[in-house]
Amino acid sequence: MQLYNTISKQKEKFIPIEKNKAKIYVCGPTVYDDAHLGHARSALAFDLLRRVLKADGYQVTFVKNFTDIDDKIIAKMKESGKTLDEIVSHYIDRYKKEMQALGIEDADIEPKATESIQDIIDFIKHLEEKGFAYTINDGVYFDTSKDSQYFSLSGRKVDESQNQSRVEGNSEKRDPKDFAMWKFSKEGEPSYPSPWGDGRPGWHIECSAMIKKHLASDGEYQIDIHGGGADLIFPHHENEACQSRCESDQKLARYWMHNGFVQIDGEKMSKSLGNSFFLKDALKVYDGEILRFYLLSSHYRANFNFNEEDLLASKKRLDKLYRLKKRIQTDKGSAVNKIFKKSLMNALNDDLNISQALAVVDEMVASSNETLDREPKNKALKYEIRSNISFLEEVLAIGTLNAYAYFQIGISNEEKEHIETLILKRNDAKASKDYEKSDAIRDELTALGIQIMDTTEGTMWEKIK
RNA sequence: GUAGGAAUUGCCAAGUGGUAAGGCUACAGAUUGCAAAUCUGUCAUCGUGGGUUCGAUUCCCUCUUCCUACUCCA
Repeated sequence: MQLYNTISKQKEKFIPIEKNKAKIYVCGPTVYDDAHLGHARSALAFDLLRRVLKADGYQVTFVKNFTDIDDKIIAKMKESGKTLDEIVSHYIDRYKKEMQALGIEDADIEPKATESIQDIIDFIKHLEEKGFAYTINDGVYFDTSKDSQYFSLSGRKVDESQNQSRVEGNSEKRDPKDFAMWKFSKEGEPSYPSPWGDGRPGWHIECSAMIKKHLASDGEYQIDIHGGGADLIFPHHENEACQSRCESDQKLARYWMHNGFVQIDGEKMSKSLGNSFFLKDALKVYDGEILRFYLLSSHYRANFNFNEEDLLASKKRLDKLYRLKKRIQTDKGSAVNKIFKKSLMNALNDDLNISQALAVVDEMVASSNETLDREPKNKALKYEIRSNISFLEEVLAIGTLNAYAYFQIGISNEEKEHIETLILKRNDAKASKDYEKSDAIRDELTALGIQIMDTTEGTMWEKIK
């Protein structure tokens, strides 16, 4: 497995801390609002990584946190009058359900910041003892000047007078780069007792503390892979790496992976631009697997420009896989075709080269159809195809639906009956060579948004779109 | 402003120092009563201008355009 490492800015061979094991930590969402397409893309990228590593035989421990205490959540409390717990549990629940709809498995461990307060406090205490922390009027800060390797992740220049567009920070900070590890609470805000005063943890410290608590190995590196969105490189991951290195004398992660952004019409999604695209809205219109396939179809590091036209083109590609699945009419498998499997895994093991992997899938579909055209009764072939598709279900989580149901998404049972009645009538008309009538029925079906196809296995129908 | 990243056919999107995967669309053919589905075939010289090289889309420099970070953010 080759992975692109943000630190070295190149692909590197994946060498785990412990043989055949992979420890992965991914920054999850701050749960103050519904998940948008960007959250989906990030979750999808690392879900793919996890699946590929598993297929490679690694025993994967996958951790994804929920940031459940934060300024934005507090703002939401004030705005909505709801309690912290109400807000947080609502959005966590939604997040997990929506991600499951995309075929994303829950993480093995899903730590929350509020469940790790003592670990966070201990972590800060230790840093304070080692001389990396100082306390001012509004919180406990990390002194970045004490860390000679600060900026080693993001590659920023240390001497850069990076105060160009600085929002006025706390003037008591020793250096603008310094960041809060513990923030003292104001009147009416949720707070936790600490040696420094009541307050809440800073954003960066929670990840460091939770990694230490749930994943860390001894030795040079605590974990194998740390992932998240590209916007987290600085300052979030820089600060995490810095804290962990100073607290433990270990490096946090050997490989840092960052996914690209989802853009809408070429622009970053953001609330201020008013172009946020919530996953829940997308899921109302499109099936989760169709969205998964689309969002997964370009490389995880590239930016992704979301639009409906491309989504429909992408769906057509997935349709072909499902037509093949429908065509073989069996759930019995034999063994995955070796060349297919090898080509697919070679592509995915090259820093998750999904484009190449999907080209391999396309080729499998086309050649399977071609052979089936010639040998429609070849059972062994059908079993192999079924196994190939099962492998895709496992590694890419595509092709998982019932092939008939896939083409009937959004059709009610009543409509289904009606459609099938019409098809029977048409077949009768066809049998008596009354083509005028059969074509009229076909037009009627088309008007209903149904496309029919006469195959050797009988007349099939699909919902158009 | 500073720092990263990107520019590939009508659209999406891989990739490589030796003349560019795959998908969608389009066109032609096979198949079909006609369609649809399926199969077969056709369709690019890689943003601009230089340089290095026997040879560059691929390496270096200029320019242009776009994205991101520096401010909460996947």
